[in-house]
Amino acid sequence: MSRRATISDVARTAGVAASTASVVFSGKTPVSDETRARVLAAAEQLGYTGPDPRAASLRRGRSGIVGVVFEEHLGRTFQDPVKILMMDGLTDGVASLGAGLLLLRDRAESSGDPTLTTAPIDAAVLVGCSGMLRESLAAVRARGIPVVVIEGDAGEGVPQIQLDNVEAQRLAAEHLRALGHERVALVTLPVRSGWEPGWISPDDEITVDVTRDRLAGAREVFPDAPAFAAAGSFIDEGAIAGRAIFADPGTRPTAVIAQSDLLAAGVIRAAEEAGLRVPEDVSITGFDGIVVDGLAPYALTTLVQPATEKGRAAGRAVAAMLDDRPVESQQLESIFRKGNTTGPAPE
Amino acid sequence: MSRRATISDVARTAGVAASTASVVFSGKTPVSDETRARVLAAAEQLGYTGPDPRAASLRRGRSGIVGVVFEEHLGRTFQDPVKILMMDGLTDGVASLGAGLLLLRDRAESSGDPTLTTAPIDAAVLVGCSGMLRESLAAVRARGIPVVVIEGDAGEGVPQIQLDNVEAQRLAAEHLRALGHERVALVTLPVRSGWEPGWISPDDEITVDVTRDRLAGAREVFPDAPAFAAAGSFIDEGAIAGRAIFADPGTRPTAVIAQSDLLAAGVIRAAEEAGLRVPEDVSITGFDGIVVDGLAPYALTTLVQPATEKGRAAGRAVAAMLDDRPVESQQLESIFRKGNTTGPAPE
DNA sequence: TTGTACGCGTTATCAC
DNA sequence: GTGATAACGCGTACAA
Repeated sequence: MSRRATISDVARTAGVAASTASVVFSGKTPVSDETRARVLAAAEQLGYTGPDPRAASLRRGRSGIVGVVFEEHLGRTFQDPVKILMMDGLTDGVASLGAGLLLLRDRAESSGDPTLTTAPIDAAVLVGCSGMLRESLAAVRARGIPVVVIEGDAGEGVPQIQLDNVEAQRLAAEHLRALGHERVALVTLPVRSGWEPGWISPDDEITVDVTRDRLAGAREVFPDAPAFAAAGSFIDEGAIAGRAIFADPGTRPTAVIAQSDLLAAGVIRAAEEAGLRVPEDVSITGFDGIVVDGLAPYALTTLVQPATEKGRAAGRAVAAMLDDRPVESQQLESIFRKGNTTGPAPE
Repeated sequence: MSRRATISDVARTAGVAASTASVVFSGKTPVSDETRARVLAAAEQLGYTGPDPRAASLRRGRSGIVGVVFEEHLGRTFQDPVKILMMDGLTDGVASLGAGLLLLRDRAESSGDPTLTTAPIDAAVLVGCSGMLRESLAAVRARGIPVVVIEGDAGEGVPQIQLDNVEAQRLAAEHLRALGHERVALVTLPVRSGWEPGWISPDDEITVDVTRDRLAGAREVFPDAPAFAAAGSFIDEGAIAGRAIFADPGTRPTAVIAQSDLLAAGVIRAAEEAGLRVPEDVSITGFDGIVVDGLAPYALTTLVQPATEKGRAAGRAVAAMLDDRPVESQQLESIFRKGNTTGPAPE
């Protein structure tokens, strides 16, 4: 055999028209059992395993592929448990649409790299709020491809999947206030990309939406709470922040609001190092509601965000856009969950 | 405008033949500067952003997409830091080939789900050793698509990317023996899928290759070492194993060989709980060489496996196969790294 | 350097 | 229920 069998080879062998053979595989039109059997037999005999997806996608104008664009190395992206869950949901979401996910990076590594403009995608999902976001958006809109943005500010009529960061974080802060806490410190996500760990000063411009919004929520309740911004959402970074916060016994807060569960885990570690008991001496809240491996027996008081649902919602939005149905931006809600890391303020 | 501009629209507007316009975009043939400018101008004017990838891939017989097949939910897969690194390398590897990665699941969720047989992929990479592996292989070979298997037993002439698990783990064991350790316990990865934490008995059949091989390596040095198999590569699971191992002061080992860094981190935690100092009272080795978030100040003695390189190697293998070059299976080597979690046997 | 002609493998449409 | 036809949009010999 020199080349792979095509549907017309199969049709010829089966003694039917190519279009009939096609229908046997697509099932779009009723076919007599006998014809079907003959076609299937011919296919079997010729080693034909079904329509060539490339040709099919040209003809139908759909490839069944949705591009997901990340702003960074996959390794970095997938270190974030929330993003992983989101991807999981997204996989589900687009699967129900009969599509798969194509991983794309927004900075074209080598030339010839598949990109938003060269990949055979039916739609795109942009994740995170990178500097490239606008360029990615432009590329994708130039192609006339539906696009959804998750956790990023897309502006102008692009459907977005967002979270109620401000309100959610405010809830956590109120929980602490209700427990009598007054001296509260904040541990935030990075202020901008490339940020080094350190206290946030009033003139630092916060360019990361999530950081800014959660910070704003906490400050609605504790306007003067000092904030230490970590370099990323990791336990070790949380520990660094925690050490800074607990360094001076004189100014020690009675509660710490961390902007992620991993950061909170690190703060707990730092508290232990400083000889502080959680929650007796210091209360700590997280954000995300993920399972932090190795944190037991602590169960974080945290805000459970619907991470998987974010992905699924994006998938649904994409599906709708491909059906020419109108799609609106969506804001998902986090749920407050009391764990054992918060308690009444000491004294 | 009703439909998107095609290359012939552009050509017509520019007053050249379609093939000339095509060449302007592909760059395969020299074009006069003036013609190029005209074509580009026409494209700009018509909002043409380049050749339709679907049509192009039909024509060239290549889609520029490599499928990666996982055996489980993405979320589960990406909980494994090693797999993440591997994906990172794979992304690089196929990028240098000008391809992107399409995420595929091997159990077709809903019908209409993109699968190995219906996705427009040029090649496939199978990850892990699932029960579906053989079926996935069959599907992909029926299509005549190049395939590479990472960390799985594919048999019969399929290029594989493997690790020197036996030898590497033997090295770690010898390191401990050289330090004078004689009572050693092993903490392994699951014996089979769905495994519950517990001691391995001689008649347990070990169906997971990695587990079996690393166990064999350790037993070459410590033939009688008891082995506790965890339910997965997690810190919490390692802690469970560690508690079991340190439970009886009378039979306490002086060293523990864990089959992953995360497990080792858990064992360390358990040791601390039991009041044991690491490495003074008990030495602990890991496997993988990843950064375990939250483990500081410990630096594991471990085997650094070239996780990223595994992916890259797979990418290269795929590239070679697409070029019709012969490809052989590959075994990558782990490197022993001494950290601060192993020391001389006590007394 | 540019244009002509053809086919890549399918599938939607419509007539039978 | 089946078949003929015509694109889908492009790339590439080959000739000019």
